[in-house]
Amino acid sequence: MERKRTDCPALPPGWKKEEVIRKSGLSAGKSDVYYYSPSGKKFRSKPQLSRYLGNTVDLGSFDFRTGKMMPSKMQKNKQRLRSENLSLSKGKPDLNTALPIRQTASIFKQPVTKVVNHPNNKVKTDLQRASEQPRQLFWEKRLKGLRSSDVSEEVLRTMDLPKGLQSIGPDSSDATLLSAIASALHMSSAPITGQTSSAAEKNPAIWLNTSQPLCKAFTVTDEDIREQELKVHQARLSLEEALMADTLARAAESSRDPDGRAPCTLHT
DNA sequence: GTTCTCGGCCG
DNA sequence: CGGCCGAGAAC
Repeated sequence: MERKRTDCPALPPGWKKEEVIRKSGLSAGKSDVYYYSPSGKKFRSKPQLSRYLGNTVDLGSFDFRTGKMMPSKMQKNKQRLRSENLSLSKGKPDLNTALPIRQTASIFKQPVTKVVNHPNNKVKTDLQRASEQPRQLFWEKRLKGLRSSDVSEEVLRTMDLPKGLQSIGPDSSDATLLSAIASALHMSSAPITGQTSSAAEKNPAIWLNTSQPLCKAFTVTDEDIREQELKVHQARLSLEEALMADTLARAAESSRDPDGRAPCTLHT
């Protein structure tokens, strides 16, 4: 039979693709496509494949039937259902919500040439840099379209950025800039200054400092700080108010309904 | 038990 | 119409 497994260049080394023609029944003539991992595990759909590969390969433009990357298929970011995310939470990380990683760094074993030394080389002494992970230049682009939402899946109002912040690079929307800065603050304990080299504005593809978000260098003024302090103060007041209201509500509830159940809790 | 195969649902 | 997966058939 037509049972040959062919190499699939769009996937990491060792992955095979197989196409089986249906030979009877109402759907005779139709074909099914399967993939085999290097270890021999069979995969019969794209969701199954991406569940297994997790973040190691970006299957966004991968066409399961042909086995090729189809750049035209730049599909919109589908908003996943919360229930799906919950069921994913104890498996591989969710493709859409995990922060982007370098796509070319495959976890799969591949032959490499190790160069231990070269007469003309100076040994790098900058250990700080050596311990950093490589990053894609404009990886923040992949944050586009991600939104925070509350338990009822209402999209939360986004934050307003101060006037002084201007983005750099191929995507200059405020939403992406906000995500980029938030991620920078989240992932690094170093100060976030923006791109300090003015060359980065002219040609970010060359001069970008990848440890800083895609925005022009900015300065934080005393007024910015005062404004922020005010916001924090107000947030604390409303939190205090909410906690007080909650305490009162619970007190009223338990006096009226002594056998009331404990509220549901999430287990992870 | 596992693997193969086609039906059929659903988007 | 095609992707995806359930489930019966085959082994």
